[in-house]
Amino acid sequence: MVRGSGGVLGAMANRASGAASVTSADVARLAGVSRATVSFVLNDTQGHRVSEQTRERVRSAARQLGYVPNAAARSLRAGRSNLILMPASVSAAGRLVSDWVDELHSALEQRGYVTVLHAGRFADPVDAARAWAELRPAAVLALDGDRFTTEASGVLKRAGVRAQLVFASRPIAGMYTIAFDHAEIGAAAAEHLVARGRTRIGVVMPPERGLDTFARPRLAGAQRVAAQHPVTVSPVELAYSQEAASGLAARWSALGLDAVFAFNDEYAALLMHAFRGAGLSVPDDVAVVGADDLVLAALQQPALSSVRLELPSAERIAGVLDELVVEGSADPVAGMRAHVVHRASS
Amino acid sequence: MVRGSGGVLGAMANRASGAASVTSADVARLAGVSRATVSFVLNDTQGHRVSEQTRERVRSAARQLGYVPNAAARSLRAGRSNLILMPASVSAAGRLVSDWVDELHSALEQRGYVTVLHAGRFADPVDAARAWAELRPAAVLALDGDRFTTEASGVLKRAGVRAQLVFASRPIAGMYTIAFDHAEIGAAAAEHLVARGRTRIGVVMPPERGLDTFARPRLAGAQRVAAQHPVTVSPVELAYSQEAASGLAARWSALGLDAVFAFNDEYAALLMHAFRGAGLSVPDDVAVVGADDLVLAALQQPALSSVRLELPSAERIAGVLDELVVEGSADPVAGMRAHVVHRASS
DNA sequence: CCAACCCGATGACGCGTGTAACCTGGAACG
DNA sequence: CGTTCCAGGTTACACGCGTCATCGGGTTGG
Repeated sequence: MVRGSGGVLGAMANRASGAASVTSADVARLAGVSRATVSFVLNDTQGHRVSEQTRERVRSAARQLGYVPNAAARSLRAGRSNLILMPASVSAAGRLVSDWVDELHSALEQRGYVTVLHAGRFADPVDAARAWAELRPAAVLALDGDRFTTEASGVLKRAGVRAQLVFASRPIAGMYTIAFDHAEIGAAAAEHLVARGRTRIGVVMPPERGLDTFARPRLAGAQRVAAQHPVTVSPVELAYSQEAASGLAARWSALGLDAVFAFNDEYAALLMHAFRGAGLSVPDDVAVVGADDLVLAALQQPALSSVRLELPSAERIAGVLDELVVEGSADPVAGMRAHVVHRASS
Repeated sequence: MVRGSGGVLGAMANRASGAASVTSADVARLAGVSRATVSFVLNDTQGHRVSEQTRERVRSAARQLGYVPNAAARSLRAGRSNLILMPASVSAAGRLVSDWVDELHSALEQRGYVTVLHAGRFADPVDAARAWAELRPAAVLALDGDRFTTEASGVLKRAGVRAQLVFASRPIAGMYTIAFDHAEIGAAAAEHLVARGRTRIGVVMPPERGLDTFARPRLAGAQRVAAQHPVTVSPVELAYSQEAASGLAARWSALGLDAVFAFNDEYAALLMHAFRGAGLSVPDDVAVVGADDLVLAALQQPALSSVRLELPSAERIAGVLDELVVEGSADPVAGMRAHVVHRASS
């Protein structure tokens, strides 16, 4: 039962013959004034007198032609852009973060910035920085700041990028850094499991592209906690598919683990389902902890314990970014906090 | 148990005194050649002889200064940009679509384009088009094309945007349209439920910002099917929270429905959990169908039937986009298909 | 010995803006 | 009447880049 014609609605040439862009010179010509006057009127430039009658002629001409200023030319002339670049993959970070990013977009828009996501895949951070630098953004805001280097920062700075704000586990020279240590997430999960009496903890490591940036420090955080207690922490690879999950569940008992931190809630849900299929009981045979505390977590059976992240408010971050761009520096901001929401799975 | 210092790692002024951007003139000066030569070397311009020795001097100077070309100046001069703009909210569309978007990013990058996501919130499509037009992208690609108008398209065209590709349920004048009718999703779900013998179908309508664009046509598609059979279809509001879900489940029997199309898999999972809490049996008391066919769907108990979307390959779309930009027109492309993956919940 | 040619490199222009500096005609003022 | 002043404009320039037209000078050909 396949619905949808799969058909084609329309394919048409949409390039007019002389489809050149409308410029302010066109507006000036139509309004019968100079280009400078057009600029003064449309930008409401202070300190320049233009009669109301002329203003209206200009505005009407602009409307009639559908004039929109060229951001490239404007930034070129101004020497700075109002672009804020967020290098980020859309989906990798999970729903919690994407919602936060949406909020940030709105907050920055209100301050006159145009936020832009760019999800290039670069092995070398310096290559990445070069690609971003070409756009000459006013600021760069990176969520996975731990992939950054001082050299990459230098590339951006030399390209005239005025502010660099990264979320990272350690300060990076030349960048305004906000504490966002994924190790804390792993540590919170591990501490919780230790407090619940578990001693042999597995930590899920997803092999999916881009996730190791988050997974490795989470493992390290758990290991740091393990070093202070008589418990073991070991990495366990798990791809996001049912086959991988049931495979892992089948050989679970051989691993000799009594708890698992499952990277995030989605992997946790996947794994709990596989455990059930393999006849393992949660939390009796194995305790499970997720992360992100999505709605999904509370829906699991048993309900899933999860590490909840408290991100700084998007509004606050937008303010900092603005201050960095305008003044060159900004007050410190409290970073991320992580704590476990305890439910039946652990 | 709160982990994370919430502390501050570093806040520093990162603006050097004369932090102007490095230009090709700087490179020329250092290499002891003209700016034209720098351009020829760095762009490998054909038809111009430059001695290998000079080439190396230029490249070395560029490397030493950390020179990165200014994309704005380049597009200004070239009269066209290599920017492809995707107006899209990051999270709204769900994981299936975000993964697809990531693929598309890569495919376009290989063709030399820089893809950029812009998630502005505009009530008026013409305002939105104006904001996008300022960036003078080579192309605009919109997933929720049904919000578009011919007038908005005109704004973009007058700004010199060479290609406009939208996914929409109906052709839009001036745009290359690919069939992506959310009505087909609702219709597929409804047909499936009718075939399974259900007669009183509810359709979940999420009140969340931005989702009504998808929800309304899905409802309409279901209603279209209902008109051809002795069944009823009625909208049911459900916010994405446990409270809303259990509230709905509590008054479910009063609604007199024997099936529900739950907008997508996440809403379906939420609702199934609430049904269970209210003592309702799935599928005996009520059949449930989701959409997107995420991994999540198969994990539900009972396993969730789901409408699977087959999107055109990202690679193919990238090809079409390139052709539209370069040639002004492109061959038609088959649109989205939808079919139900049947599992235990229906 | 001059013309023809090619190699290697440069000067100058314009893309679309914003703005500092300048211009003009009329009114106010001494 | 000469000067000053102001409202209401305009002219000219620079931002960083790609590229067309040009040029000096060495080699080759007639």
